[in-house]
Amino acid sequence: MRLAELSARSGVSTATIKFYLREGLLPPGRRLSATQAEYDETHLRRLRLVRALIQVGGIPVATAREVLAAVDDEHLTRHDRLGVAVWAIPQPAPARTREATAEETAAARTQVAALLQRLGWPMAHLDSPPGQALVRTVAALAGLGYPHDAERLLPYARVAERAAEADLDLLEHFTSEEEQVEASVALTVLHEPVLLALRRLAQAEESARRTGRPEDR
Amino acid sequence: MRLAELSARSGVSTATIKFYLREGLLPPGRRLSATQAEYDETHLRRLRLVRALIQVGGIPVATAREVLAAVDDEHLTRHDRLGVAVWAIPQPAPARTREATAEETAAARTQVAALLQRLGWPMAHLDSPPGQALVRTVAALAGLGYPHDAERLLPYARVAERAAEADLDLLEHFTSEEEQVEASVALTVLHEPVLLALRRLAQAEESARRTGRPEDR
DNA sequence: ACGTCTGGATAGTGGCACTATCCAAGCATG
DNA sequence: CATGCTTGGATAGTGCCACTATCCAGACGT
Repeated sequence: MRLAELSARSGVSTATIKFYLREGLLPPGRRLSATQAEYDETHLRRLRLVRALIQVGGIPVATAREVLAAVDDEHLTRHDRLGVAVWAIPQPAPARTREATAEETAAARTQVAALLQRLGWPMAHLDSPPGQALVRTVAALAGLGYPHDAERLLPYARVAERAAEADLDLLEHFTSEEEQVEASVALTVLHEPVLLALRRLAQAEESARRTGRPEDR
Repeated sequence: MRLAELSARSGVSTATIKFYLREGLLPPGRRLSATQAEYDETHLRRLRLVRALIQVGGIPVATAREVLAAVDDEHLTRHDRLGVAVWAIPQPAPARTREATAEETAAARTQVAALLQRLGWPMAHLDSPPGQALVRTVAALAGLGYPHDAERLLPYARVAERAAEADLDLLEHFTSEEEQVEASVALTVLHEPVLLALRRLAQAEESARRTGRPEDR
């Protein structure tokens, strides 16, 4: 198919597709001549994944390129490639300006370490990207007057464990390795809004329950 | 305290504070004279909350203004004010361009309704902001080739229920109503990165467990 | 009284995801 | 084979948005 058809079938404008090609988010099509190129289903799927990462996941173009490169990297083991999304996709980046103080960060690190220990998770997680993100966030929270220790984090960690189980269960429905890797990236990103929306609904529900449900708002 | 001190104690530049004053995110200080104004602890706390919403939560300035106005609104009931964060803070907005088709949205709505029924939650949630966000996200997921029915969503809803319980438990630690309202907004936003970071750690952990832990990456 | 600081107004910056415009080379139709 | 539309590629521009830099006149401090 040509650019125009790729655009029509994906709902992404040709200008944007050209942009993604330029940025290396989408591999170039098969060249038919000096000014013609042909795209196939793999381009369509990749394009959908790109849109998912950028638009739904809100991750920057440069990062998306890295993630996709890792997805395509043949040298990685399956576990590595499944972990790419987890490792490489950035968190919503807590605190850009009022960077937490060194003490806050150190304290946060201690508490996260304590949490890992109580969960029986390897201490190596502490230096992984999501581990660092957690430390930064906990430090930021402390700076804002909401200190969290391992005790307070534990219920959330238990919740996260069950979310991860659900994630992995879903992944197992995909058979081919390609699909699994892609789904791992897509679902890691795309389930975030699902989970957060559900949490807010559950908050409203729980609040109504505890305050005696005053006609539930 | 003066602007400079407010800036020093909050770590936010005077220019940015002026910007927030202009935008109505921060109430003006007590005027001492034509060119002098004084700020107090409430300004400091509000400023921290503003930073939390905008910087950590990534919500737009205009929305932050609405949320804060609702927080300050004396006419709302306690439950309403606690719900402000849940209701008014926008979700990461799925799908800006390739808007889901009408069929996808209708199907998503049906599945979310089925989910609410199975959970025993009021159907009114379907039209609440987080409910709508959920429908949009599920529709977007379907469009990307990851259809979700009530069955698949249920485990995530169970997870969300427990997260909400943890949230409300934490809120009860705050005594004054003011603190509770503010903490409700702050924690709704600030716990999102915590939860997401923990989910990624848990994914890595669960993946290692299922694939036989190859020295855990 | 004089240099510094203050708050307010206005315009500018930087980052980033696109998007509009050109252009020369196909392709398709009469 | 002429002609008009389309294609992919290159380049520069747009729009949004959260700041940020600059001015300015009026306090304030010593």
